[in-house]
Amino acid sequence: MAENLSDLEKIRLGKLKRLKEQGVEPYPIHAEQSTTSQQAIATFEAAEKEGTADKLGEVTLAGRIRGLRPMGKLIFAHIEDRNGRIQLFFRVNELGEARMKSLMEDYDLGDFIQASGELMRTRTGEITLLVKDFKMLAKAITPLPAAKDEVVDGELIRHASLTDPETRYRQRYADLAVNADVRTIFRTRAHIIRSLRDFLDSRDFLEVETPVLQPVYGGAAARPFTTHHNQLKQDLYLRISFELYLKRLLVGGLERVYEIGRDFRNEGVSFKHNPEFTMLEFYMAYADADKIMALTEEMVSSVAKQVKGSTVIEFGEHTIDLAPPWKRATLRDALQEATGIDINEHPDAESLASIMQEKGMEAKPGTPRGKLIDGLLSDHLEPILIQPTFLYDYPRDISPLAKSKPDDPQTVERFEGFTAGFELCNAFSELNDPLDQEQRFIEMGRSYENDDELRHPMDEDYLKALRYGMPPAGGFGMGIDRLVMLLTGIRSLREVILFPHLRKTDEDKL
RNA sequence: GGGUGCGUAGCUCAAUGGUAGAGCAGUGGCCUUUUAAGCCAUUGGUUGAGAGUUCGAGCCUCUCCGCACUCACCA
Repeated sequence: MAENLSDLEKIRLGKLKRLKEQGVEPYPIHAEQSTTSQQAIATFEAAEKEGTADKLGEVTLAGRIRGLRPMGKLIFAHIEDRNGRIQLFFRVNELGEARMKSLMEDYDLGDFIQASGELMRTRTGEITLLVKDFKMLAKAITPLPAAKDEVVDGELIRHASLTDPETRYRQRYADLAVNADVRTIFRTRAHIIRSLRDFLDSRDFLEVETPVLQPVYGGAAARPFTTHHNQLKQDLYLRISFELYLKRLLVGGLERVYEIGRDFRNEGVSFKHNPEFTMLEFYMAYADADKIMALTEEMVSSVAKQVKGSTVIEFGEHTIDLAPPWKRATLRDALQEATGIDINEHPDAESLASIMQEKGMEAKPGTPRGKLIDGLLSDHLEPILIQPTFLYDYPRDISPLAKSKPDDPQTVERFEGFTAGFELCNAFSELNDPLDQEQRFIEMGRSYENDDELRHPMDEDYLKALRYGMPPAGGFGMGIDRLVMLLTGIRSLREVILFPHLRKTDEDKL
C-alpha cells in the first residue's frame, strides 16, 4: 500500500505517526457533539437579542476541517457538520504554545475535529467558537480534492472544486465531502420519499415488501438479471417490477398496498438508465385508471409542495406547474396532433408502418403495432410534453396486465403521466379476469418469439391467485429517480443516485 | 454493441513533433480578528496502459482501459 501513496499522503502519515508518538490517539473511540453549527449560531443570535449572549456557557462542536487560516499566533478554521459550517478561533491565550504548535503542525484540511468553547463574534461580525479545548477525532490521510469557495451576497462562488464526473461517481464519498450541493440533492431525495410515504399512509395504504429474488420474473418488458441459489439448485431472477406480487396481496384482501424499492433491469446504462433503480408501485382495490389519475396529480403536486414549497418548479429552461388538474388527452388524439397520424385509421401493423415510412419515420417491418405506437410516442410525443400531461387509452398488445375498455377490446384503460419531456408514471385498471390474463400471457409470448429473455415465462402461480378472485383495482408505478430529477431540476439520473453503476476499472480487477 | 470527443501534479487546467507549466492544495519562513487571508521561498509528473513511426512523441499511428455525449437496445 505504502508505495501507492502520493507525497501528500506520505506527509500526512508522518503527522499521524507524530501524533501517536505524542500519545495522541488520532482515531479515538469517543466523541462529543453537544450542538451543531447552525443550532449554535441560531442560539447565539437569539441570546444576543435577549442580551444574554455572554452567559451561554460552553458548547462542543464536531466536524470536518474545511478551512484553515493560521495567522501568526492565531488560527481561524471552519468546520463543517451535517447542517453547515461554523468558524473556530484558536488563540495561544486560551490554548498555550504547545497545543497551538500541535494544531499548526499536525492538523490538516479534511481531518475530523472536536472543539469546545464559548461562542463570540469576531471583529468582522462572524459568529465563531473561541476554542478552549479541542481534539482530533479522525485524521485524514488522503487530502480532499481541493475545494475553495466563498459566499458573496448569499451566493456560493466556487474557486476550485471536484468536477470530474468519473471521480465524483467512483469516489462519491469525496464528492459528497466537498460538494455541499450534492449532499443537498440526497436530502431532497429522502424528503421526496418520505412525502410519498406520508401521502399514501394517510390514505390508508399499507407499505409492504415483496421478493427481490423471484423464480419467475414479470410485470414489465425487460431483461432480468439471473442468479442462482446453490442449496436449492434453483435459478432465480432479480425482480424487474413488483406488480405481480403486489396484486397477489389484493387477492389476499390487503386492499391498498404500496412498495418502494429497487428494480433491476439488465439493459443499457446511460444518463437515464441505471441497472438498478427505485420504483414506487401502489395498488388500490375498487379504484380504476380514472381514479388513479386524480390521485396521481394530487400525490405529485403534494410532494412538490412539501419538498419545494410550491407546485411550480424550474427544470432547465422550462417552468412547470404540477398543480392539478394536469392536461389530459387520448394517446390517439395526442399522436394525431404531434404526427398527423390517426392510429385508428391504421388498425394493423402493416398499415401503420407504411404511413410512418411515408412520413419519413423509422418503422422496421415486422414490428408489432403496439411497439410502433410506442415508438411514435417516445420519438415524437414524449419530448414535447413539458407541462404535466396524462395520455390515456393505450393499445392492448403493449399492455398485457391492463383491463380492456368495455366498448373497445383493442384498447385498455391505461394512462401514462409525462412532464419535462419524459415519462414519469404509468398506471391502469388492473386486469383481474384470470382467463383473459392467461390469454394475454400467451399472446405476449408469441410476439416475443425471437427473444427468449423478453418472452416472459408464464406465471402460473399468479394465474392461480387471480382464480381466487382479485377485486377490481387501479395500479400505479413511478420511477422515483425520475421524480427526484424533476423536483431537483437535474438532468442526469446519475446525479440523483448515490452510487451509480460504472464499469469496473483495471484497478478493481486486481 | 456503433459513432464522436476526452484522459497531463492531490484538484482545476495550459503546453507548433524540440528542456512538461500555472493557480489552488502541500512543505519551510513572517504575521494576535482572518475568512478564496496575505507576503517570501519551495517540493511535486511512468502525460490512462502498451506497442509503433521519428534524430526526437503529451502531441502522429495502432491496440487496450475508463469517462462523457450520442445512436441502438429499453412499458
